[in-house]
Amino acid sequence: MFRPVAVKPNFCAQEEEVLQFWQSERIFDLLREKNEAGPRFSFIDGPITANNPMGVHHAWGRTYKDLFQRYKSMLGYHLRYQNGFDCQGLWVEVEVEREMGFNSKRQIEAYGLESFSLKCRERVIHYADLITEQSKRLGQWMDWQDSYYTMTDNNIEHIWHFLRRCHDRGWLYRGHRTMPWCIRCGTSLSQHELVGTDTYINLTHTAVYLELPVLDRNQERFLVWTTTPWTLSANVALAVHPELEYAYIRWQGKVYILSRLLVDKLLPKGDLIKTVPGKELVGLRYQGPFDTFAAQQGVEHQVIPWTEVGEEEGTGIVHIAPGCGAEDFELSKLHNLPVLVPINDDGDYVSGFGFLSGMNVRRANPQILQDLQQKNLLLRTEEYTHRYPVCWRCGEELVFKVVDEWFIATDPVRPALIREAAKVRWMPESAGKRMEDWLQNMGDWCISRKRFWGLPLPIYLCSCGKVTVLGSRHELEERAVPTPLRIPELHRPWIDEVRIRCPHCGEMVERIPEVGDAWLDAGIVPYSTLHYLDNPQYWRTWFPGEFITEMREQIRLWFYSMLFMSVTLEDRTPYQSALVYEKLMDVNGRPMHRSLGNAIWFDEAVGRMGADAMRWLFASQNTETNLLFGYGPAEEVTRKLLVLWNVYSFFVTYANIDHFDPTKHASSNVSRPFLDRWILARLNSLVTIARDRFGHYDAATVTRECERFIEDLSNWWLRCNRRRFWKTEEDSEKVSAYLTLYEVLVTFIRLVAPIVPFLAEQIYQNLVCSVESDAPRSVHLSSYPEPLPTNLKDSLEPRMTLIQRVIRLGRAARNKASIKVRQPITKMILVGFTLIEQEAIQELSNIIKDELNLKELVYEQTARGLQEILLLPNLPILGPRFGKHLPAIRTALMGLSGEKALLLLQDQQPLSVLVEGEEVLLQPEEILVQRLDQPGFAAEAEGHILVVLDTYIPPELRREGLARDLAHAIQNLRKEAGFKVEDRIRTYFQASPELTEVLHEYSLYLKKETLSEELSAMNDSGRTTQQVEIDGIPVHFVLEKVV
RNA sequence: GGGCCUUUAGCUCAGCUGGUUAGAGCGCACGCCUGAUAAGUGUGAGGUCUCUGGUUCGAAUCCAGAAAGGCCCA
Repeated sequence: MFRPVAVKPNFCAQEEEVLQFWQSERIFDLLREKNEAGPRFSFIDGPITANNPMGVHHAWGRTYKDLFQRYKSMLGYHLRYQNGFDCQGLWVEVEVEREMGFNSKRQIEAYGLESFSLKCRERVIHYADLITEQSKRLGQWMDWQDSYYTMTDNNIEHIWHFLRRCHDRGWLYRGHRTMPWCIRCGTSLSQHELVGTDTYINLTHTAVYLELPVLDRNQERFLVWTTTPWTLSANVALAVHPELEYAYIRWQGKVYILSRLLVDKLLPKGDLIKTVPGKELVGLRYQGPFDTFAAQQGVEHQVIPWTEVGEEEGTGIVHIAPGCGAEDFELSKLHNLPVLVPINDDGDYVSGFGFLSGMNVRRANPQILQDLQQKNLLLRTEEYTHRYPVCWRCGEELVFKVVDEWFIATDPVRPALIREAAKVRWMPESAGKRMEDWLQNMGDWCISRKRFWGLPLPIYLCSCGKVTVLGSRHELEERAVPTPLRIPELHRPWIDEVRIRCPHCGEMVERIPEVGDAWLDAGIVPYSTLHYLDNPQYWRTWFPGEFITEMREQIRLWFYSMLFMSVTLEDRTPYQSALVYEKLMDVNGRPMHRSLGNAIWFDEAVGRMGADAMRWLFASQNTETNLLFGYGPAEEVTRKLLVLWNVYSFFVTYANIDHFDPTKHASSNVSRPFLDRWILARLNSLVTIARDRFGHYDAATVTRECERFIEDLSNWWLRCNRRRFWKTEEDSEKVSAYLTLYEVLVTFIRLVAPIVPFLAEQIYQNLVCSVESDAPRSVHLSSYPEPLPTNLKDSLEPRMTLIQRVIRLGRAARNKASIKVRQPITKMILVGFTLIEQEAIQELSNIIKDELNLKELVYEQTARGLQEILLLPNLPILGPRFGKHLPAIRTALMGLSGEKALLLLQDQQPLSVLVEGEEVLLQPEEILVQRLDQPGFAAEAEGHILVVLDTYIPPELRREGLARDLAHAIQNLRKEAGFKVEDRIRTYFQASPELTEVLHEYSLYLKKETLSEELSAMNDSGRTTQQVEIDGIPVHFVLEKVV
């Protein structure tokens, strides 16, 4: 006996039960033991940031990871199952700051680095544990005891090894870069922090027009515009567009130079002297706004070309301060300009800036304007509103600031990176192109961050100028002064206390305070987690990874950093296949965002839709397009899974009634009817497809094919075969039905087990484990279905497709003639079928007759007499050709035999017609063919196939149809009356003569169908009756339950 | 400015190496079934396959160009 199956399953509750089962039976452990000796499959897990609860977008990638690992494990592969957590970096710090109510680096320092680091670690551990639990709920099987954490000394040491290698090759250097900076928080922001929704707001600033005298040219002045007067103190150049026209304008005794197009707006009353292209201004020198400042000494202010200069605002001449702007800084590298950084971390002017020194930049504007006024450099000011970035923590306006950072030069490795990236199998291929584009264009890798909780860079910069990079903890211990080294972990602040002696000059040197870019942490994973340094043999066994998968942005992040580090260390790619998927959006295609209120949390989602439905949704998604995630789409998935469930539930219900035991029948001894052989052939094709597509990491195709199969199984095979399960005698037909359905279900759930591990397990336990004591304890311990050798001559699938097509056309014809399926029909005529097709159908014509409720199926070669073919002139073409003779053409066409003409036209032959005594040739495109059903027939065509329904219903068939209608009506009344399916009743009626006749004629049938012990005319006319209409004719019934 | 991708029915998307009258799900309209039943299911309407050229006997599909949108880099 199988366990009875809930008609309305609670998938979520069932999944929890399965989780319990897996845990208590140690199924995952058993799986690992089983495959221990199998071939290896090396999957490398991209670390998930252990900083917040898991989002549904994480669940997408984790579904792939689990799905393909489960598939491989069912093929017998031995896997590592190591999950990873990304533990360090700015985002952890930001969250901890938020948690603590801090909003600046200074508050962290006041709080104490040690406590702060411990808080960060605490947060990471907390969320790693939470994500672990959530992942388990998703059904992800990993060795959760052995997850890797990027904050471990092991990981750090491997990165140190890498950095040392870079340093030895001379790739490591100190350089500058501009950072968005918040002077209130005293901290830089990463580019990623500028992406959010509220980082740019409309702000009004005082914009100034200032005039800077051209050196050695009396009276000539550049007209310059800026919205950030505080940066003028660091001005070193002016930029013009080399191709734009600039005007010399005389006004009030001076000559102003500005963009030609802006003259009317800025100096409408001036006189135009001449215009020159911008390139003629390049190289001119001018007097800077604050030349007297000590910091400005030696700066030669000059005009440089820049094609980004616009004419929409300002003056067409742009003030350049490389220490205060990202673009300015880039230009300084191009034109070798000095970089002046006027303010410190808190926004106070540093020394060397005259009256500004010591003043905070927020209060400097009035003094700056006053000073410019006094020097006669200020033309005018205006209030200017624009989009300006602000700090997302505190709302303070951001400034751009040049800071010192550490870099790895990429040019030396670039060719090898491109070469190795080309060896990777990228899915989709465009991911590989993206990677190549990135590798061609990327700049040097900035690896330092001015933060606290992160990889400590093992860089020691001596005052003598020499740089020492330590390559291991061992080296640190050897060099540490004083020894021995006593620190709990390789993190700040502990590691900062360690000093070494400079190997060149002997001075004591401190570690630089910077920590590392978090992509170093993740990029080293193919080395650190595979024990490259401490167990080289193990590393060689599992390196390189065969498969990785992450979302697309990881191409230039994780995929890149792994490639970079691996090429540096071993000159080869660390992964062979990379599956890239797109972004997860809400159902309307908008990004999910906490502030938009459209975010869906994993816990909520999994609780409402269940893990299987979620996994199916992810697995069916085309990886190349964004996924629109929501409960609506999940509901659709659930309905599909429910169809499978219903088939399963149907099987269990009847198998239990009939005490069917699949182990009692040898599969090979059963003779199977066509439909059974067909569904098994379908299943076999599906197995072949699934193996092929899963093998190519293409889950979407497998999922789609599975949906088609469920459809065929439920809506075709089962619907056509239900009677075989109901009937009481146990013959070979019935045994074959049970056995076939059983085999199909058991194979199918093994096939979909990687996608829906819970549902598959649930069904497997009931269908397999309850009858086979020596079967594997879990569906996930069974092997993946294998295709059987197929008999191609059988061509079961094309034959069935043809039959399905005929039935579809027949239904359409019925619909067109408004004859419901309940009404039997004399015959349907199949026109134009080849002999092969006729043969293919012949054996199965009963299926067609049953489905369409036909008495007879006949074949005809032509549609003569069944369909009228009308030939009409194609007016837009024939109109110009024949003009007023057109009516004659029309008449001539009407006179032709449609059948014959059609054959000619189908062969693209011209048609000869006699018009007013002359023969005229009409080309096929000049004629329109219209098909009309003959009265008494309803036809539907598709391709060369035509089915024609004979719509004449003889009286005896009409009575049969009415009988079915009556049965239907009585069944409905039974239901309305609340009778049980097995209740016996007495039925009394009062009907028209025609219906009364039918009621008598089909009395036996009706009694049987409706479980009526009595069916007779009412003699007591006073009773309350229920009226129904049969084909528009009223009839009254009284139903009584037999007690 | 460079690169990648997308554009097919009201919505979400399939359409492999070019080949009958371009498909599915959802939604909509009208039905069917009532022994899987607060489920299931049929038919239909709806598309100049973004546009313009080209290659070809034949193009949603290949090539070139354009437009719109998205992402990455600068």
